[in-house]
Amino acid sequence: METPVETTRERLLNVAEQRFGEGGYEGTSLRAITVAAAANIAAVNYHFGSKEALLRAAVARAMAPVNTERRRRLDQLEAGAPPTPEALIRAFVEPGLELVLRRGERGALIARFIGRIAFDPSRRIRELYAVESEPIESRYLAALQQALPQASPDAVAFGYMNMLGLLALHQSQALSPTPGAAGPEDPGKLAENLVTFLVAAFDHGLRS
Amino acid sequence: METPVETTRERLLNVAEQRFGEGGYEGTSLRAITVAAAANIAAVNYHFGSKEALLRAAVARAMAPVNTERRRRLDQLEAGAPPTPEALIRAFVEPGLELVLRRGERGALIARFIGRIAFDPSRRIRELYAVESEPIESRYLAALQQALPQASPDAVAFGYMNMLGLLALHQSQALSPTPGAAGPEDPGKLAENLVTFLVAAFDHGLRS
DNA sequence: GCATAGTTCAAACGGTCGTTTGAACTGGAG
DNA sequence: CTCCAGTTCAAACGACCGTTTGAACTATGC
Repeated sequence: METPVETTRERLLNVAEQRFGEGGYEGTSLRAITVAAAANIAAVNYHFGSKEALLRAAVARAMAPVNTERRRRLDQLEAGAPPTPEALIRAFVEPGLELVLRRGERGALIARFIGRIAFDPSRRIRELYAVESEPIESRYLAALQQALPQASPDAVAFGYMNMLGLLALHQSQALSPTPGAAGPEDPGKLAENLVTFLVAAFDHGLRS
Repeated sequence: METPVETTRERLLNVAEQRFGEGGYEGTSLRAITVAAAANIAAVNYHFGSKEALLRAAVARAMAPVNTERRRRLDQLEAGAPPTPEALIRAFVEPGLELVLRRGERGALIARFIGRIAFDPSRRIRELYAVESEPIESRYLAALQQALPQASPDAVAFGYMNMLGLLALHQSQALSPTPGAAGPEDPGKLAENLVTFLVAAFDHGLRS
């Protein structure tokens, strides 16, 4: 088996998603990233063009498998009988938590990165996340509206935003009881708890 | 009536909570704050000691009325019959949204400031918020546990963290449909929707 | 008037930021 | 070997960062 040598570009992306996930965009310097990636500072601008372009590339790469899995699940659900709210919530939450948290240390880094960027203080950064998940969003909203015909469009959108927000907060581990002390917390259990929480809120907590 | 001249110290706090709420801690420079406050840069270190101390003072000032109102409501609830989950959720959410959003433009700035700091990328900044709300937290957890005897302590804590997170996201306006375009959105309605959403999740979505 | 404590000021401190430059190195094609 | 596109490198760019300094101003008590 061939040794999979990481290119400078890949190392930069790996370290970027780790550091940006820890300190946020403004709180992380290119020098800290390039040192950890054993790369020259100029490599960032050579391979990506700017700090923000590096972030954009890292967001796109981290979100790709999540979005692919969400699309796959939506396709599958749309092929059968009209899905329940629970099925739709699972199709949204589980790819964000399981698919990424089940991959050990590295998956947790990616999840935290995504969760942090989604609610970065800067709107421009948040929009980098938004454009990645926008194509999926309308499909979810439409499917949720069908599954919850008694809820108004505003109520469905409200529930969706809450789901998105709670998922991001759990991904970023900002809601963990004690940040590193309480142990890794079985990600499967977290996903189940979050789904149960959201299903109850969607089923009984959306105003008509 | 005497003209209420704002002191340099007050102007710094006012501008700080506005700018920190817009750009986050790392994304806001002391020079931007002092220019907007028509103060000298050295004034920050003279009145507060450092940038972080300025933030700490702004957090304490912004949280004070919210915490006071929460304490008042908790006292009131503990004086009567055992409160319902809904009463407790209202006692937590409404001071964070109404008390602050009902005060017009300025109140919205304060709410956004609190919401942003609560989930800042930097843990040290987040802890500035945590220490302010810590004394209240244990009282809420105990009362919620009493109101939801069938739920495990872990489940109650999980629900509480979700409530805190959703409130912060709505305070920071990060969940608003379109950030400034969709209009001010009646804060009273937002509070009602959020309470309904959370009550349903607490009543039907916490694992035993 | 004068001293004094409190406050503001312009200016500079050393350091770090993202970005750019131009030369040096690399490995395969001709 | 020569050439050349692709990549890496040390070094520097101007700008901005949080913080500090010491003098100047202000208002009050004597």
